[in-house]
Amino acid sequence: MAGRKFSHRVKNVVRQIEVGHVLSYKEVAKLAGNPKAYRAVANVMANNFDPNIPCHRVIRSDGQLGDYNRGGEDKKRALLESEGYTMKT
DNA sequence: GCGCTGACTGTCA
DNA sequence: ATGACAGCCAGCG
Repeated sequence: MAGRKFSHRVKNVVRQIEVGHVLSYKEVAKLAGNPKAYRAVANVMANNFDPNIPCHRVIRSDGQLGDYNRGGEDKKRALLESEGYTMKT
């Protein structure tokens, strides 16, 4: 499947995100090679979560955190703020 | 191989 | 500004 490399690419991109820095799903998708595949990106995180990937650094384009398979938005926000990122609310 | 679902995004009302 | 609808891609049954 073509998504095989895509999912790998997404993971690679997210893994490169530095502390205190966040990327929107669309940004990740774009860096992954498919700016329109933001859906697939979310799917990759949702179904294929990896402990090596800081999925919590991936947020929505609206500035919202979205969901998180590790404890929900609350946990996600806690992690981001702990790393130095504060959302606009 | 076809169809549905999903941690989304963008536009219309 | 908020709510709802439609569109997009990849993965799994």
